[in-house]
Amino acid sequence: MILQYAILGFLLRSSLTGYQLGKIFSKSLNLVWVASLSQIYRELRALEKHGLVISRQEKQIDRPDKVVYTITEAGETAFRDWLKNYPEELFTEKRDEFMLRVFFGSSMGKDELINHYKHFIEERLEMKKALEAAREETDLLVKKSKSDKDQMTNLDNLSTEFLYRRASMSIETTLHWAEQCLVELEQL
Amino acid sequence: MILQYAILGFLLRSSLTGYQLGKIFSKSLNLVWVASLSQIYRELRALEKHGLVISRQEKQIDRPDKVVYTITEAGETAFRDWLKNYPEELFTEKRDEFMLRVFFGSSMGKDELINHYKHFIEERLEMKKALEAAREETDLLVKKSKSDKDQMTNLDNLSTEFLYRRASMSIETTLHWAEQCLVELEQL
DNA sequence: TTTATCATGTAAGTCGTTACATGATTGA
DNA sequence: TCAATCATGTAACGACTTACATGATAAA
Repeated sequence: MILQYAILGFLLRSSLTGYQLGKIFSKSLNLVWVASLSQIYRELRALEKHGLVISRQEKQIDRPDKVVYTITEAGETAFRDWLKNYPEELFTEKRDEFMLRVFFGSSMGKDELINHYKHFIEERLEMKKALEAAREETDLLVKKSKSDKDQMTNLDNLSTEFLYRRASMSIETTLHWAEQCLVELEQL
Repeated sequence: MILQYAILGFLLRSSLTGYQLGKIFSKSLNLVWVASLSQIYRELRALEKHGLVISRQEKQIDRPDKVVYTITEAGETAFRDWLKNYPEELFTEKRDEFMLRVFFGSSMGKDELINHYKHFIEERLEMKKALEAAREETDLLVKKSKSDKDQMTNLDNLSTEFLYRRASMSIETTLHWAEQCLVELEQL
C-alpha cells in the first residue's frame, strides 16, 4: 500500500499524530496524493500492527489526549526499500470525467460541448491561480527558514520545485489543448 | 456512478454483452476510464434493476450463452441528462506514485533519484510510441468506414482526435519536464 | 500443445469516502 | 454567537481489484 509509505516518509522526518499527518497531506501533498483522515488513522493502526511504527499516548489538559506515532527501524528499512527500487508498474490513476464527456461528445449537441469546454477552461484558470499562490507561499517559507546560500542547492528544495513545475506545466498544456479544441469546434 | 453513464453511452450506439463492453472499454476508453469486467457485470445488473437497460438471453451452440443488454428510454434520458449538465465537481483522480517518489526525493540519494527519472523517461517514450500506433490504427478504421468528405466534419471524429491530442500533448509535456529535471539534477 | 478468445459470473478483500460522535478553545 | 480548529476515532457504505470457477473453440 503506497499510502503507508507516504506516511512512513513523513514520520521519518518527525514523529506525528494522525491529525498532524492529515494537515501535512492536505498542505504539501495534495497535488500528488490525497488522503482522508480516517484513511490515515486506519493505516497508522495497520503500520503499528506490523511493527513499522510505534505509538505513545500524550496527555493534554486543554485538548483531547493525542497519540503520537514514531517510525521504527523496521519502518525506516521498509520505506527506504520501497523508495530505492523503481517499481515494475507505477501506480497512476486514470479516470477522468471530462475526457469521458468529450468521448461521448457526439451524443451532445455542438453548443453543449462548447459549453463544457468553456467551463473546463474557467476551472483550469482558477487552478492555475491557486497553484501560483501556493507556490509563492512555499517560496516564502523556504526563504524564511534557509539562508540564501542553501537555497536550491539541496535535493529537497529542488524536488519541491520540480513538483510545482510539473503541476504548472500540466495545467498550461491542458489550457492550450482546451482552447485549441474550442476554436476548432466553433469553426465547425 | 460515472461508470454507469459510460456503459449507457456505449449501449446507446448498440446493444452489447458485458464481455463486449469490456473489450470496448479496454480498446477505446482505456486512456480515459478503466473498468474491469467484474465491475461492468455488476453495473449492468444495477442498471437493469433501475430500469435503465433490459437484458435478453441469447442461446449459442458453439459458445456459452450470452446476455445482451439494450438501453431503455429511461436509460437514454438518464444518460442525456448526465451528459448535458456540466457537473459542479468533475471527477478526477490524482494519485501519482512517481510524483510521490519525487516528493520524497531527498530521502533518496541523488543517483537513485536520477535513476528514477531515467526509468520514467523510458516509460514515457514507450507510451508515446504505443499511443501513436493506436492513433494510426483508429485513423485507418475511420478512413475505411467513411468517405473522404465526411472525415473530420462531424463531432464524433473530432472528439476522438481531441482525445488523442490531449494524451499526446500530456506525454510530450511530461517528457520535457522529466528531461529538464534530469539535466538540473545532473548539474547538481 | 499451449495460449488466446468467447462468455459468464462469484467471493473475498482492499481502498476510499461520508457520516456520526465528542468536546474544548479560539477568533470573527 | 457562530464557525473554525484541535484531536480523536468508529461505522457503514461504495468502488475497485484479484482470484477463482467453468468450459468450449480456434489459432499459433
